[in-house]
Amino acid sequence: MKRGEKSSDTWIYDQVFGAILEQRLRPETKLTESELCDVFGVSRTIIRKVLLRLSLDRVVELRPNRGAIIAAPEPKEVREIFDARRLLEYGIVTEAARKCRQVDTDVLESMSRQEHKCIDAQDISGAIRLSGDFHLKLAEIAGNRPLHELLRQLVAQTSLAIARYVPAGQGMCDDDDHDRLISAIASGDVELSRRIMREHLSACERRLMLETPETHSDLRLVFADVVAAQ
Amino acid sequence: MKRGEKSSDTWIYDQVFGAILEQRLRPETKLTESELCDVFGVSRTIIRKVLLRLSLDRVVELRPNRGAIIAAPEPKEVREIFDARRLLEYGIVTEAARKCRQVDTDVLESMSRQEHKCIDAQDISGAIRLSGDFHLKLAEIAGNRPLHELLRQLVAQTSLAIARYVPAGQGMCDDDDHDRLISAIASGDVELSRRIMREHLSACERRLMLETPETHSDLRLVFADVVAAQ
DNA sequence: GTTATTCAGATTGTATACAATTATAATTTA
DNA sequence: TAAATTATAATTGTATACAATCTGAATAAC
Repeated sequence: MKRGEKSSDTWIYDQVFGAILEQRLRPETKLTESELCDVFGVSRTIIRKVLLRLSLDRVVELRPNRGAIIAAPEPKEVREIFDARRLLEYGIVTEAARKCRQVDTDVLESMSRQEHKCIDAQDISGAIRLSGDFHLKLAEIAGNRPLHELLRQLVAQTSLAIARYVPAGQGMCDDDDHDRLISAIASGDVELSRRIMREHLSACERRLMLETPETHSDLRLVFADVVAAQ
Repeated sequence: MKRGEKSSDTWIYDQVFGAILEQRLRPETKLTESELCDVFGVSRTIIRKVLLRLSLDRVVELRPNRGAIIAAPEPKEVREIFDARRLLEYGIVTEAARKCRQVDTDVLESMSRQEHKCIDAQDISGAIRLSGDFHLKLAEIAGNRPLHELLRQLVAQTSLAIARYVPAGQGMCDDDDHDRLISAIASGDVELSRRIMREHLSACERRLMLETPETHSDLRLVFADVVAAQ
């Protein structure tokens, strides 16, 4: 145990999970057990527990006998992530619009302000993290643990999808969907809240270049002209 | 590694998870690490990995320094489980009704027949397991991995809820909701499929006695008359 | 010169040893 | 006798040792 009541493995888990959310750890980064041991000053027992938890969140891929890497979701998986989010957050926003109190609205507005600040300051890591926190706050207001927990995983997976399929530096959410969502929820307009959420997620998905990259390029195709010239 | 390609920890995980689904392991059963080591013939390293996975599925509770027990969901949690299932399976049945092919219908009908057989034979374990498998087959047809995975956890948690809140021997699903669901899905009637699913889950939830049991009875209250007579 | 093969180093998988904690039994004390 | 205290056993938490597997370079074969 250490760092204020939390068990060391939970603390390390939070650190790695946070680094993924902020895209400081990018898809396919190798996570060598002994390196993590050095970084966090614990034995492999602890690190392996953390890696197992992260792999069950599908933000880390555990390849038998070949170690762990940060997950790199395929286009098909990314579409499933967004389909799942549309369904989940449809339900979450419905409940949130019904249950939202003044204190909740205040927190949401404060989070949105912070997010705008990050965007203005070009702090992309911070903006992505706060955007995720915003969606998770809605899940908290809705008050359903299983849905909240799945959304937590999907938000992190979304961060990996953005890292993989959005050209570096390009903004993701420069519009003010979140603010419009807050007013719809605060006014208890369920239908409007649903519509904004649905459109917000779809807009986010459209920004991803899911068609182009093709995981590993076919070298023969890439250098077809070179080959032809010889 | 052993038992046909699967790693030993995955095999053991499946065994315990299956026993929970079939209610051979009931809520609050203590899972001592060394006992599980003896049963499955592996070291504590493997058993601890299995227990961690089960705890993340919320079918096992890991109490720090005090060992693992089979989870015993509180009434509030059970309501959240059913709320989550209604949302998830609303989306799943929608997709299933759109995508369902003849082969899928055949499998669903075969599963339903098997389930009826179990019910007739008073095989409650088998019936509960097959009922869960039926719902998971729909998730498979819908083809969304995150939703499928969460439903897998929720189905197991539902099994624990039934074990805790339904008087022993009482049937849960003696009606033929599943058969009506199959025809609605096979005919591609999305609206009807949704309605049947929603009503099916609510009927299931109503069978649970979520008000009465009060986890641990207050002995003073239970024997109030005896105390008064003295 | 290119492809196979072999071997050393590094990394992961599992078992076990030891420390820390909790639960139970025995003992003491009022 | 009942409650409190101590001691002992059992159980969990963490680190480490060793085995199995993989990676990559050097060597050998073609």
